[in-house]
Amino acid sequence: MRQVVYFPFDYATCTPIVKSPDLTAARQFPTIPAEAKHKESTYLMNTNADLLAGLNPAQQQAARIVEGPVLVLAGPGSGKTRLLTHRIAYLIDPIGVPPYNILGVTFTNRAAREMRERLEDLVGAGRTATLTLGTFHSLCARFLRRDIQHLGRERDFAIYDADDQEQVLRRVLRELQLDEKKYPPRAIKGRISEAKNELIGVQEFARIVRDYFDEIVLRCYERYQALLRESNALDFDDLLMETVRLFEQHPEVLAKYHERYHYLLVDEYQDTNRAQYVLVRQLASRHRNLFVVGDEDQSIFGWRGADIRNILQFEDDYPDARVILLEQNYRSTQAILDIAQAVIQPGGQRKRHKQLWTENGGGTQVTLIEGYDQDDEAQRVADEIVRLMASEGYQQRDFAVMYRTNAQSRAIEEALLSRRLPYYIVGGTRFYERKEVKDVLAYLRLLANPADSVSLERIINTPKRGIGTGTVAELQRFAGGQGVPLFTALQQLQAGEKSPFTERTRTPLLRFLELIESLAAQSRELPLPKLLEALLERLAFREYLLSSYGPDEGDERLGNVVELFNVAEDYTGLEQPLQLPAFLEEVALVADLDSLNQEQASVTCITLHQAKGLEYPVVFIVGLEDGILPHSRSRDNANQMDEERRLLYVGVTRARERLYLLYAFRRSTYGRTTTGVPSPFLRDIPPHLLRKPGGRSTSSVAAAMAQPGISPARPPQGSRSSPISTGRAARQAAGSAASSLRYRPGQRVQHARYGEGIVLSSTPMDGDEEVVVNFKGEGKKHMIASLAKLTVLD
DNA sequence: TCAACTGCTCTTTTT
DNA sequence: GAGCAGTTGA
Repeated sequence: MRQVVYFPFDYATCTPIVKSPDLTAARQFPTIPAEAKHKESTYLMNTNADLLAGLNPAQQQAARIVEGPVLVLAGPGSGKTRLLTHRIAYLIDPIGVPPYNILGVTFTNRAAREMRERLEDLVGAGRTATLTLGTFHSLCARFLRRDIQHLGRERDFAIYDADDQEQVLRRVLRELQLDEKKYPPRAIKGRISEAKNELIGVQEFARIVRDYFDEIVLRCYERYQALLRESNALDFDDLLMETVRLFEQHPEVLAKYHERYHYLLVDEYQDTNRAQYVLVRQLASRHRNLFVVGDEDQSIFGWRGADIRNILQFEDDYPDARVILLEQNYRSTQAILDIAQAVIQPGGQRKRHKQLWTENGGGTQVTLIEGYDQDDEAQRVADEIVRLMASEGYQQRDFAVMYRTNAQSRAIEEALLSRRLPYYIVGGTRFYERKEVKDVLAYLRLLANPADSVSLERIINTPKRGIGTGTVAELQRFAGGQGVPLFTALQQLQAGEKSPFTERTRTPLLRFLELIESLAAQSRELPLPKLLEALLERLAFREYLLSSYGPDEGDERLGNVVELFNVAEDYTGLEQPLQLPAFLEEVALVADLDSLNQEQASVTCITLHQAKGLEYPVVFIVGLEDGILPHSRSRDNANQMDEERRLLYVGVTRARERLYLLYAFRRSTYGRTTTGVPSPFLRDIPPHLLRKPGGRSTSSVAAAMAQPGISPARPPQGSRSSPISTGRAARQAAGSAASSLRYRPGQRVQHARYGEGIVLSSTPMDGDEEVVVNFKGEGKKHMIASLAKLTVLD
């Protein structure tokens, strides 16, 4: 009987799709009883004890404030999300805010999802109203879908991600005859993005040009915007900037949202940038029921425009704001909080020094470990996980390994694999960024929006159909000359207009056009999964992948594409014409597939940035070296150094019970090996707060490997082959010990994907080994020993 | 046009 | 060490 509103929206009517049999009940929800509102204008006395029962007095006080601006400054682990969730429940329930009147903004889609789930549990049957919950970007996309025509644009715009943006900029550079080497598209993109985050459009940018590079950027920016418009596309930053513009230029549109949303809640307010700040101001301007929660000590997104002043100056912007401090920490032990304080204390830019405290007791001392190199460091982590599981009863899901850069995950992965610990990597090479996935999506995007020239260019010769780079360049000139999208140019070609193409190049172009047109016709009729199926069939995509990448990799890539079906299935509940656009929007804005791939019983590997807002019983932070954390690019900028410090603080405060800090004596970053210097942040921690494992206190394996402490570590002795798996041992041996083969014909082996098989042959190859295995039901596979994760069964 | 080859750069962090 | 743009030869 519960009623909960999920994404996606129905774009035509802009109403949420309620996955519940009974929408009427939600719609007829009572409005705020007038007398209740006037009796007590800010606090409502008749609280529902159940709804606020889980909160402490300070949280309860915050949750109950019904009107006016509220700033909650909350330390880590103080129950921010909990507070937000209970407050929403409270607004919905005892006060009886009617449907559609609450707008909650979170920082990630994951946070929104989690909050929705918690709300489901919290609010009982028949009492649930609807609310809108999402990230700034997803909300803006929704607003724009509805009203962007006021800005003279089409509704079915595409959303361009970083990759697409760079493609557009490449084309711009080519057109302007600028050297890509001298003006890297990334850098230009960064500058444009920076400007957009501060709501600086092309016109305004012209006025703030500060150097020669900006001059170039200005020229690119102008052309870039024109191309986006021609392609009927918006980039991420446009979503925010255009929404602000829409509200500014069309107060009647904004008024509509004022009507709809009486209560605005923003999580992680310290991470808002200028555009988001203005957006919040616009949306809250009428009712002023703005409730923001944040922690300046956890501001870690300055590099993408987050402006810490938004939170520091909240009271200036809203002089009547109530400010509530949440300092009690419910998450961590005192031992962990001591470390957190030590790390954050020396940082600058802090207005209020929150004093974290907990009733959780002392807890286990935080451990500092030096590994010999990144592999040893990772192995220590894996060993410790195994030890804690055996001796302390932890489960795999209790552990998280956190690092500064995604690249560091690799060593961790290998170590976990060698211990047969299931893990999952958050982010990393994102699913939607894989080439084969992007290719398929490009087709779908083109079907939804034929003006999308970036997508067209991406797939015009994928799979190969005889349209080379020369022809594509010619097509671009042809289209560019008339200022039309590539697709339109193709149509003109078909209509027989005179063009620079020879018969030989013209034929494949027209065949491509016919392909797209016939698929487009199907896209208007078929439900999404069927469309996907037809598309793959028509392209012979399976055969294409298998022939381009071989049976192993081809199969894996095909698996990724098949994964898309799972996502597509979710949209079959929508009316047919909405399925494709809704799907594409989710793909663009919900960058992760966590919910799909996350295995419950797995160790989590995650960047420090992504870890914000999460918590784990046991946390390992690896790579605490100067140049990694803090990152070398931040070294000469005090603000950035502060941000790195806060990043570590965020990581430390994710831990509930146990925390491990690790660094490596040497580390190789793409080829070159360098000696690691422990992070300067470690020096800020009083030594007595840290335990350095000696002798028996760590796992026997780790203890045998290297001496603890700061003394120069010794390289691991010999190969550390575990009886469980040969994967890692194989790789180690490949580097050091020579030649003797690790697999013999007749051996039974296990592979993650193919299952069980018999080794047919094994031959040495470049210090590695090529193994041929016959898998049951899968047949013969050739694999490279160090890459194929093979486990010997007997 | 395309496959094979070579030499170069690249890594923060995310919606 | 990898992925990619640019070059070469078929």
